[in-house]
This record gives sequence, C-alpha cells and structure tokens, in this order.
Amino acid sequence: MGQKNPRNMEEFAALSGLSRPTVSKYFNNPDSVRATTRARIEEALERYAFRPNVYAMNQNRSLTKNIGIVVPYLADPFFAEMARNIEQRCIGAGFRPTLYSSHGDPSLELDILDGLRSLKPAGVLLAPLGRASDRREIENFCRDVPTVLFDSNLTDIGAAFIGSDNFSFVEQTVEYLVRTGETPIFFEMATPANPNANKRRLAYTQMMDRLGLEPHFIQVEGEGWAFEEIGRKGALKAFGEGKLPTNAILCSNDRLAIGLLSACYEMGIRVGRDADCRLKVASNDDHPFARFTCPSLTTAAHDYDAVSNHSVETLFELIENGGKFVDRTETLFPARLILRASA
Amino acid sequence: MGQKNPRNMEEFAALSGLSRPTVSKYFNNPDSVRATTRARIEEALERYAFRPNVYAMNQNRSLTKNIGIVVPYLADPFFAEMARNIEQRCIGAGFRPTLYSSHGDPSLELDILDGLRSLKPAGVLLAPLGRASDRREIENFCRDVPTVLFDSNLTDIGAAFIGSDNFSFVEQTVEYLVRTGETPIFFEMATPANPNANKRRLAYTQMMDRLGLEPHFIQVEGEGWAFEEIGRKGALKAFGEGKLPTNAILCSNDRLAIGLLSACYEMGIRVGRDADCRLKVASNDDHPFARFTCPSLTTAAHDYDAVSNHSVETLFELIENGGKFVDRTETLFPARLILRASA
DNA sequence: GACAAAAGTTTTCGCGCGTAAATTTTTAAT
DNA sequence: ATTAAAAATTTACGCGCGAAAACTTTTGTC
Repeated sequence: MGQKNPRNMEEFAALSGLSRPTVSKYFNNPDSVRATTRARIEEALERYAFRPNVYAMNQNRSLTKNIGIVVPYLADPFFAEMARNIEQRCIGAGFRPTLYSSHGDPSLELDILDGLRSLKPAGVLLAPLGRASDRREIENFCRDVPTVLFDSNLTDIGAAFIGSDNFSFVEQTVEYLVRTGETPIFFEMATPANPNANKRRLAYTQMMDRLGLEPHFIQVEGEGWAFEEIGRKGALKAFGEGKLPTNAILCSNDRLAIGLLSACYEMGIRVGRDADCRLKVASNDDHPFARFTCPSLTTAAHDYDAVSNHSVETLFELIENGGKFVDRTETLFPARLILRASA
Repeated sequence: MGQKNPRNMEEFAALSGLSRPTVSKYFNNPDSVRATTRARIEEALERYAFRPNVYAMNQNRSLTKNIGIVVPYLADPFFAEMARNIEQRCIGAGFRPTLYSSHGDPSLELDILDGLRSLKPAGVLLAPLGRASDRREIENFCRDVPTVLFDSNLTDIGAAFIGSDNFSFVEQTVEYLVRTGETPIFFEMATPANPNANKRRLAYTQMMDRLGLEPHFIQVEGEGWAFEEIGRKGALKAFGEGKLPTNAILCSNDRLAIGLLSACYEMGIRVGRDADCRLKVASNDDHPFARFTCPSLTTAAHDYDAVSNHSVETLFELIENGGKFVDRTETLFPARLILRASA
C-alpha cells in the first residue's frame, strides 16, 4: 500500500516484471498470453490500481469494443426493459454498451448516430423512430457502421432486423375476442409514428376479412409519443360521440389502451368480462404496466427475451463477420396471449 | 465533391489554409480564434466532412467534455424523464452526456462508476440507489470525479445534493387529506430502498403529531424496485386482513399507489371523493402515469424542471470551479399538490 | 505613425497505446 | 537430446491530437 499506482502501462508492466506490449496483449485478450504470464499480470492488478487509458487504447484501433444502443423513447418502460436486457448481454460478452434515446425527435436520432460514428463502435443496435426517421441518413450510417435494427423495421436498412410478428399479435387478440362472442373495433392513432402500427392495422383488416366480419376503426388524432394521453383524449371523444358499433375494442398498443381505460373509468364505463360490463378491451404489447391497469389488461405479449437476445446475437455475428452479411435477414417472434381481466 | 475527405486534422488544416494547432484551438473553443480564421474553418467544414478523432482529442486532456448521468432504475419513467431533461441541458452547454442505469443493482452501480472513471468525465450527475449503495466506494469515486448527487441523498457524499423536499410533499398531502375530513394511513414498504422513503415516513409522523392525530401505518413486505407489484400484493393482503382504521391512505410514492389502486379495483373497493367511495388515496411524486390510474391520482408533484435544472447548473459551476466546492450544499425543492380524482 | 500590449499562429514535443517485424522462449515430435 | 514449429515476448515506430514556448500579426494608445 506504500507503493504508488502506475501512471501508465509502461510503469505497470515494469511492476509486473514484463514488457509493455505483453501487457497490452493481455488487456486486448487475456487468453493470448501464457497462463504464467497472465497470473503475474493479474497478481499485479490486485496490488496496484491500473486501467489502460481508454482513449489511447482506441486511438489506433479501427474498431473499438463499444456498442451503441439507440431506442426511440426511453420514457416508455418497454424500451427501458429492452435496453436493460441488451446492455447486460453486451457487458457479458466483453463489450461496452452505451444507451441513447431519441426522445421521439428525428433530428436527435441523427445527432446520436453522428456522435456514435465518431466513437468507432464495433456495432450498433438501433430501434428507429419509424415514420419520422430520416431514412436516407440512417441508410448512410448503416453503410459505415455495422448496425442491426430491432423493434421497428426500416425496409432494406441495416444488416438485419429483429422484431415481433405483428400479425401474430393481432391474430391472437382478434381470434380470442371473436371466440368470446365479440366483434372488435380497432382503436389506433390516425397517423401512427411507428411502422408496427401500420402492420397491426393491416393484420386486423385481414383477420376480420378471414373471419367474415366487418372491420371497424376508431382512429384518434394526435402526434408524438404521449400515447396514453392521445388514447385518453381520443377515447373520451369517441365515447362522447355516441354508441359504439360493437362492445369490444382492440387497441393497437398498450399505451393507447392505458389511456383508453382511464377514459372508460372517468366516464363510468365498466370494462371486463363480467355480465355488468359494457365493454371488453384487449391490446398488444404486454407493457410493464399492463397488469396494473383497471381492469388489468388482456394483451398479446412481446417475447422480450427472444427479441433482445436474438438482436444481440445477430449483432455479435455481424461483428465477427466483419460488419457485413451477404443477405439481410428479418426475424419475427410471435406473440403470446396474456389473458387478464379486461377481456 | 470530387475532393477526398481529410483523414486527420493536419490534412484538414492544410485544406483550410491554416496550421493544425490553429484548427485545434478552434475545435476546443471556436471563440479563441479570430473571426476571419473561424470563417475559413467553418467554410472548410461545410465542404469536407471532418470530425476530430475523439480518442486522440481526449488522450492528453485531464478532463474531457463528457458528463456521466447515472440513475438507479431507468424502467421507472420518472428517471427517464429526469434523464431526458438533464441530457438536453448538457448537450446545450456543449457537453457529451452519457446515460447509465444501475437497474437497482448496487454492484452494477459500482461498475458504472468504475467505467465512468476511465472516461475522465468533466463531471457526473449521480442519483444513487440509496440504502443499497456502497457508500464507501461512492465516496471514493466522488473524491476523484466532480460529482453532484440528485434525487437521493447520501449524507456528506458528493460536492452537492439537489432533490425534493420530502417534508413538503407529505406536509401538503397530509394537510389536504385532513382538511377534507380524513385521517390518512401511511402506506409504504417496510424496508424501503430509497432514503426519501424514510424522510417521508418521518414527515408523516411529524405532521400527524402536529395535527394531534394518531399515525397509522401499513408497511408492506418486498424487496427490489418492482414497486407496483409490491404495492398491489401488500394492498391485497392489508385489505384481506380486515377493516382499515380510517378511510384514507397516503402512499409513500406513486408507484406503490399504482399497485394499490389496481388492488382496490380488483377487490371492488371504490376509491375517490364521491359519496359512494369507501376510500381516498393520495400519494407523492406525480409519476408520469399518475394521471392515468383509475381513478386518476391525487399526488404531490416533484418540480422536475427545477431539480434537473439546478442539478445541471450546480454541476457546471462545480466544473468551472475546478471540481471542488468549499461547502457541500443541499438544495431541496418543494412539492406542488396536484388534485385529481382519487382524493 | 510609432510602439507596447494583446491576440493569434507556428514550431516542437510528448502523451499512452496498438501493432508489425525481429527476437527469444516454449512446446512437441523425433 | 535434437530440432523445427509454435507461441510468447521485445524492439521500434507511428497514430492524432493537446499544449507550452517561440514567433508573428493585429489592436489600441498617445
């Protein structure tokens, strides 16, 4: 303890009785030095507090051990959960993940990618904003930096896409509602920010067609990412305009449903399966808060783990593959229906 | 467009007709070069895509322009919102913020600080886990890196603390409930992770004492950060055990309240101000979802903006002051009572 | 218009490390 | 034990920039 900590790798190497490049090799890959050498270094690491200078390390490397994770809206616990999962796996694989949120702002999304570029990351996991994203710029970015898209697809951009199978979501929720004797009305934003929303609308139309039922829509106004408020306002308006054509609503996503359920409560509309309930509500996503709505929300759940695992695995493959895949793959995971009290 | 982009500052300087160090000065502070020089550089920047190498830049600097933001649990939208606010202000001031979440894990919290250390940040904004945090290690970190604590205080650690005045929260909610003729029972976790929770308990006891009322507690079991589920389970248990001593509950925080309200709904206990309601519920925080609970939640709101602004401003002062303050200050912002339907 | 002070620019050096090439040591097979 | 091959280590060099010191130009004053 009387010793002074080494100021750089040279000094540290001297203290371990080795040359600096040997120590350098160790830090880049501990298995690349002999076991006896490794032991000496690790012993020295216990005695002295030394960490290689990150900046000097990365200066002469074309690729660092950094991984960028970009999500569209971190205030949505769905993305926070995804990010957590992904972060852990990156750390486990010896990478340094850094999390960024576009906060719903396309120009911020580009700024983040711009900043990421100068960090020379080994790879990037990007959940784009969707419709609002600047396709052109993101495409440019993906050309330079190995990037895997997740959650929200931009056709032909990025080395691969991993997400959820929107058809499977709507298929299961529609089928369930119809099986219980209801005809679901599709509740969504008129101009959704996210491409998944469009796929869900399409899936609803197809499902209703297949089942020989007439599709109904409630398309609410609103821009941005404050979905709960948009859902609440839209529901209040829709309920105020008169009787609904049927007694069941299928929300495009859980955050809209949270708003809609709060509107129902406000207006005294009982929701659920009981005989005295005027309305059944189901939704899609299995948002972390879906089990705490009133009533708790019947919804089609993302396979969080599968999507985040497969995204990370795909990025690792991409990195090992030198940043390029011969073919761009799209992997979709099916939903799992979660029955709760709302339908 | 036929030109090739410069590979380094040397080449870029040549293209602008200047020497490299002049350009270097510009990048460190555009105002440190003459207006005519600045114009020439900025003109060249338009023509060629050049960004100084981040790693070479920071290698010889004792302090970078990085700022670390560490929150305890990012899946809580409260922290996501705070982080967003703070991020924006840092960017506006020319810093590079990076966001980290401890995900409720003390060892991860230390890992983050450890990683942050090697990034040589100009400063760090840290919202610690609280009770679970490793005080000793965080204290060490704060000795080496200019750090401002926010949201959750660790006595005498960090250069300053900025948070909310827990007494003001409970004072207002208790006073309101009592004014409306109710005697609030304090609903909280038996062993809360967060120091704010202890302060709120104390404030409740003091308030009840001051008002000459008998304090009542419901202290629910549970560890970790899944507060909604803890609140829900605890409420189901408490309601199942028989009649409550009074008809009003004050939750220690909104996330517990969200769980409690979902339990009320499940058990058919009507909550709110109406005559047919058996229970009034108020809470503290004004969580982003508090307006969407059923009924919407009466709660004491954090002054999000004030806390995040003042945290950032304090950090900037600290940085300008060379990383040290002569005195450690603690700044607390009062709450603002938000009346909604639940009480 | 002369001259000192201030501001801006260039010269020079070194930071801490990665990495290719040269050298040494270890391993394994004869 | 001998020796070639493999693995580990050392030598030597350069990356892209920051920053102090030396030098030059601009600014302001009388």
